[in-house]
Amino acid sequence: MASLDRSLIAGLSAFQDLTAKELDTIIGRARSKRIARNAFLFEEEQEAHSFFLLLDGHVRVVKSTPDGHEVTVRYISPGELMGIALALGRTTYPASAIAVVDCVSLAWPSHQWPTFAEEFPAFVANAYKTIGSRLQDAHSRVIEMSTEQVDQRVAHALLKLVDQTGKKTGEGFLIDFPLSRQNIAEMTGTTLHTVSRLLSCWEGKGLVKSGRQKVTVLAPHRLLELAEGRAEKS
Amino acid sequence: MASLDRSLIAGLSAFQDLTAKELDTIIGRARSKRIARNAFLFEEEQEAHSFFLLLDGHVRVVKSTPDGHEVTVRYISPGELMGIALALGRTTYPASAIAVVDCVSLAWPSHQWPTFAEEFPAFVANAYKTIGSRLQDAHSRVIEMSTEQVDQRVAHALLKLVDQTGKKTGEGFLIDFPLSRQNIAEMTGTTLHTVSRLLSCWEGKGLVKSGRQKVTVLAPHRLLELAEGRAEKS
DNA sequence: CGAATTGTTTGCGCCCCGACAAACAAGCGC
DNA sequence: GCGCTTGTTTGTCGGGGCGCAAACAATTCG
Repeated sequence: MASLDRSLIAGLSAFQDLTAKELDTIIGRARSKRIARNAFLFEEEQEAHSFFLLLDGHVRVVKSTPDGHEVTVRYISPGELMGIALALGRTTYPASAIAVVDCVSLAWPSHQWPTFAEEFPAFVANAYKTIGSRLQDAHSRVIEMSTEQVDQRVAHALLKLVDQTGKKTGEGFLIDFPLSRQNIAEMTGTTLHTVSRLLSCWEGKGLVKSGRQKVTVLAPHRLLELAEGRAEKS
Repeated sequence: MASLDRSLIAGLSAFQDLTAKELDTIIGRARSKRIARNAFLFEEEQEAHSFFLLLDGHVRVVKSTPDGHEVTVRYISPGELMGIALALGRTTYPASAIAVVDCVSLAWPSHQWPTFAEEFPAFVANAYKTIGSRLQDAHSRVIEMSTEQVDQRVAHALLKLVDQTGKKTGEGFLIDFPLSRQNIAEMTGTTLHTVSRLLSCWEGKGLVKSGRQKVTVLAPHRLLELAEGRAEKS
């Protein structure tokens, strides 16, 4: 395997405030890994052997309920940390991570976490900042689920994805990984049927354009109005 | 004001692994404060001037939506930290905290947080453990909201409160602070009307007993069956 | 002690949205 | 190319639960 270069991780928020030398050390201890589409990076309840940084691709994080429902917790984009269960004081992963496209990630053995904490306090500080912002995300989700209708939640979810990974095209903003109606349903607590109906309706109004596992948002502003309940019910 | 004694905080999980001397130092920098019922400890979006430890009473943490809905994020019991916004890298409080009964709390000025981090690494480590467990709570909430019916969510909410602050009485487990139908509705994303109907129904079946701002769970086991969807629909 | 405030109960109607079902379309492997 | 799998669309039906409204009960306060 070609040796890894610190340029891979320099500039990422997870490695803010670290010196070049520290970056070299950190990346020297990483293994790089390719993950095929639809493969698991790690699974819920498994021993948390490693923590990860996504270099390329997109990862879906899901939790399963005893009765077979799957709920998508979040999508991970390149540059984000994953599987930092141990920072939460856990020894097992709280959720599963699935590659939605072919991915590349870095992985460090979990037993290095305490060492990292001593040697690179800035790194763990950043990791905690990540956890903090995910806590806030989770609270927003709870509030959305508590107070909004399905159409608003779906609109919010699409806008979030556009923000995170939207790719400007001639027509609008393409969410540039395979995203099915079922996936959207699992993000918003509804069924694929309802999502399908909503997208069809919105396509009719020129808000979005969607195909098989593909969604393009044409009019983010109007979708935002809808998400915030400021839209006319026509 | 009488000086504070470390016995107030020794033994709390937030101060695990700290020496008696460290506890003395920490408590020496705290202000103690009484908060009257229904008063705010802090408010959403305000400058986060202090962080708190609840010594006595119960606190409700709520977030408000632009359109006037209130969502209860969690109830705080004695011994828990509150308002640790800065640990999340925030400078303002993400939510409001209201005393549901007369309360006593300790408060430290936020600007001492960095000092604490240096002097008492065990303390911040514990604080992060708290945040981690709240992240998991929040994710459970999201999953409940996504997959469960209203009756299951209300059942879960009651059971959680019983776990947290249930007081064994002759009949069952009393949630020992004022808790209205509206409060329960704000925890579970429904309306006070629906909660009222549910409690009436459950009272008829002998599962709970409830009065004005008062709920006693008589049969936790049967309520748990209901919460997990294993109950007969009679 | 009466009036005002706050919390609870209950009825009714409607609508969002989930359940079920069936047909269709697109990609994938052989 | 042909079947098989996977994803999407659309219809119908029914019910859970919310909005609205009104009456009632418990507390508080003057």
